Formats: sequence, C-alpha cells, structure tokens
Amino acid sequence: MTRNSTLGNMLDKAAAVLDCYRPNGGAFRLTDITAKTGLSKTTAFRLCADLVRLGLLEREADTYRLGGKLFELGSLVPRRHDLRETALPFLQDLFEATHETVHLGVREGHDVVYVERIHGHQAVTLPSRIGGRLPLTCTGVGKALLAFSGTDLTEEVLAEPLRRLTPYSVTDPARLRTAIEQIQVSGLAYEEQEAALDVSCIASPVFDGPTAVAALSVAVPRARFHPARLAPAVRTAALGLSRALRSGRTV
Amino acid sequence: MTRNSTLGNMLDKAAAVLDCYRPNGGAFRLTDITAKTGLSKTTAFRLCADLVRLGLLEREADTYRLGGKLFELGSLVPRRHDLRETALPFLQDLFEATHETVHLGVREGHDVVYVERIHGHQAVTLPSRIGGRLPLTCTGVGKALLAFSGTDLTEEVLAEPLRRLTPYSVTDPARLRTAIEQIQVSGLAYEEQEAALDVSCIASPVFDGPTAVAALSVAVPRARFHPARLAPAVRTAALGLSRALRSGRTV
DNA sequence: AAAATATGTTCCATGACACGGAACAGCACG
DNA sequence: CGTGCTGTTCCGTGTCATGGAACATATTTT
Repeated sequence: MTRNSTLGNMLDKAAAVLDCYRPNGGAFRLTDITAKTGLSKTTAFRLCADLVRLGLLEREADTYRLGGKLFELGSLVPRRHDLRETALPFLQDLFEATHETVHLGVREGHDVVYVERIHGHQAVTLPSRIGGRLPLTCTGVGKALLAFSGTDLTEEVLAEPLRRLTPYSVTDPARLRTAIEQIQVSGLAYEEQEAALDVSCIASPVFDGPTAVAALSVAVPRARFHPARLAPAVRTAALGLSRALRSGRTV
Repeated sequence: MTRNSTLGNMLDKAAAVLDCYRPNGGAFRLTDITAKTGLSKTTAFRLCADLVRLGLLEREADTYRLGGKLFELGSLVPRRHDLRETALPFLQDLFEATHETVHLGVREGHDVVYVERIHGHQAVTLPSRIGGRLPLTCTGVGKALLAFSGTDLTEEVLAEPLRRLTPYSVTDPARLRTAIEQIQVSGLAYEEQEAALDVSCIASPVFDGPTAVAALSVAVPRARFHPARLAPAVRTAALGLSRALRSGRTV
C-alpha cells in the first residue's frame, strides 16, 4: 500500500513511461514497461490505459507504442519548429548540391539533438535520427557545436570520459582539444567513421550571435568522401542559414 | 475543496494543458492556461511547474511553451516516423523536379495530418504545417485521401456541414461528390485556392493495400500553376512511394 | 493431461497527496 | 495612493491513485 517512493506523483510516472521510448522508440509490452520504470503492474496498467485514452500512447495487441498526439505536439515545439522552418531551404540547397544525407542539429547538454535529417534513395546507415541524441564528441555536427559553445562547456566535456561509438571515435581528450581548435579557425568540422563505420562527415556551425545555435552537415559513405567538393557547399549553407536567422531576428 | 469534476485525474489535466497548444503552438501565460482548461489557478500553476520539471514544457518569463522532450518523443512515433523515412526520398525527387512546396499527409478522423512538408526559399503561405490538422475537404491531400478511404467515410463527411477556409472552399456536398468520383478515376486531386488564397495544389494517393495510407501533393502559387507539368511528377512520386511501401512490407 | 509459468486484467481498503480557497507578493495602470 | 492584474505560497480536507491479492487466459514444461 505504501506508494512507490522513487517517483513523486502520477505525472512523474507517466513521464517515466514515455521515457521508456527514448531514444529509439519501438513497442513495449506491459511487463517491459514495469521492468523499465519500476512501477507496479497495476499502476503501469492503469497509467497506460489512461495514456492510450489521451492519445499519447497507442495500443496494438498487448504492446504499447507512442501515440499520434505526441507527433502533433512535438511538431509544434517552437524552438525546433522555427529553426527547422528557416533552415529547410538551405538544407534543400545542400542536398541538391550533394545528394548526400544532410543533418541539422542543436546542442542539448552534452548531446546533439537532430532537428532535421534529409536524404535520398541511397541513405547511409547512421545512428542519427530526427529527435535522436548522440554524444557531442562523436559526430560532425556535435563537434561543430562544441567548438563554438564556449570554453566552459569544452572543459566540462573534456573532463569526463569520452564516449565511443566506433573504434575510430576520438577518446583522447588531448586529440579532441586540438581538433576543436582546428574547427575554431576553419569553421569546419570533419568526422571520419567516428559515429558509424564507413561514414564520414563534414559539418559547419550556424550562428545567431556569439555562440553556435545549430550546426549542419553532410554525411557520405567513405568511398564518395571528397572534402574539397563538399566543404564549400556545407560552409555556404551554414553561412546562408546564419544570415537568415540574423535577418529574421532583427525584423 | 471539491475537485474539478470535468477532468478526471491529474493526467487528464496535464493533457488538457498540452492540448492548449494544438494546433498552432505558441506561448501562453498561466492565466491563458487556466482560461483554456478551466483549471484552478493553483492547480495549473503546480501542474505547469511539474511539466517544466519533466521537460514537456519550457518556461520563459511568465510564459510557457512546449518543451524539447516533446520534440524528441514526437519524432519517435513509429507510424509517422516509418512513413516519413520511406517517403522522404520520393518527396525529395518531387521537390527537385518542381522546386515547389511538397506535402505528405495521412488521414486522422475527418482531418488530414501533415507528416512532412518541404519547401525552398520562396515558400507559399499556407495553413499547412507538420503535425497540423486541416479538414479533409479543403485540401488536395485531404481530398485524395477521402476519395480512397471507403464510401462509409465519404458519406460521413458529406453528411456534416463542409468547413470553409477560403471563399473558394467547396461547401456543396453534390459538387464534392462529383469531385471525389473524378479523383477516383484519375488518381489525381486538384485544389484551387480552397485552403489558401493564391495557392493551388495537385495531390495523389499513396497505397499499401486497398485504401490510401497517405497522400502527397505539390502546392504552388496560382501564377505558376501548370497541371500538365506537375501532375505527372506528383503521380510518379505517389506510385513510387506506394511501391516502396509494398516491397518494404513483404520483406 | 496436468502442472507450471508467464502474461494481462479486475477488485478493494487505505492513506498519501492533489485539490481549491484564501492570503500574499509584485507589477502596471490612472 | 488605491485598484486591478498578474504569479506564488500556505494549508486543512477528503478524493482518488495505490499495490497486493485474486482472477483470467495463453503458452510452455513436466
């Protein structure tokens, strides 16, 4: 009868249920949810039923998935929506120039959150997905953001152990520090197989003030990786978007 | 002390708060929220504080906006995400062929919900937005969906008064019925200034079985509206996507 | 076939906690 | 200075979310 002490109120519990689905979505059964959240079977059952009734979860034969209303609400989040809307034309330009996978990401804590990801028929296989999170240190977009987010953040990130997604991920703080310095002078971040095997990436920061508000990149299979051709396109798109953001703000 | 009887539990109240932001997002103050939801000031205050703590809402100087976690969760909704992922290459093709605003939408009840919307620098002004809802009867995508969602739904929609977004919106059930029949034989839905002034649109349904699972369209300013050029492109993209969905399912 | 294990589901008494009214605090007005 | 508007804190009350136990229904093991 004593309430579960770890989660405060009903809302915390509901949020815990939803958090089960981060960062990869999927479909879970009631038992999976009780295991992940620590909620009692009864509580999880009632909670899921409520969430289904509210459209935040959907049910299909003993499994629960995220519901359509979350999609609607997520699309309305102003910070994301506004950025995406101004960025999209530039991302399209970049895609049309390269026909490679194009990313737009923002920083959230020590992670990059992808706001947009467009690609054609031959998509590279990458851990990135819209709304997904990856460590700042393992991706082109992340490194571009990190290099222009202030020295405090850089030191914070370098202080803790660097995560590894592939054997090529940079885990030596000293190497990362020099990489960041190069990014700061060139305005371009390179990444080779550090997030996924056989995928390289060029990224460039987007500014709306002193620090980067976003970064965009193209990711290409290693066989087609030609920096001399890609770098100017990425840089152009990033500068164009920066200018659009500034002019939008002064209106 | 008597509890608000109209909303059952704490979760209902939280969902009511989030629903304030549909369908147009924005930023609301505490008073706005109490007015829209009917919650008491105290309850709304506590609830919003909880939602901010959970990342579902963000606060900025006495106003609340939808929070970043909703964006993350919304992007993971499987039904939407999977469709978007397979559709994107075809939408890109269509955009590259036309350089006009491209839509992808699905049906939800008597509305169309837009799953994707891509555009270049000269975007047409339209009420459509990703995650947004519009009446099936006022948009190209909507009419394409309606024409291939079974006669039961058609009759349901025709039975109730038809909504009007512009002076050109079709409100005569008889005219809409013949329009639907034309769509059914041609596989193409036309719409001229019925959703927004000065914008016309050609749409085509996407199939993964007997009924349409989605529809895609291009929307163009009236001055550039050349059906003979646009229709084949739209049709090609829709057929390509249909085929990709089918082959994806049989794997 | 029976037993065992795993699911999802319903029932219930209980007390933790969400509730709204009242009071307070800070601002902008005229 | 008062008056009207915000957001915020406090607190006693009783509602309703809670988890255990029991039930239902599959699937697997003996």
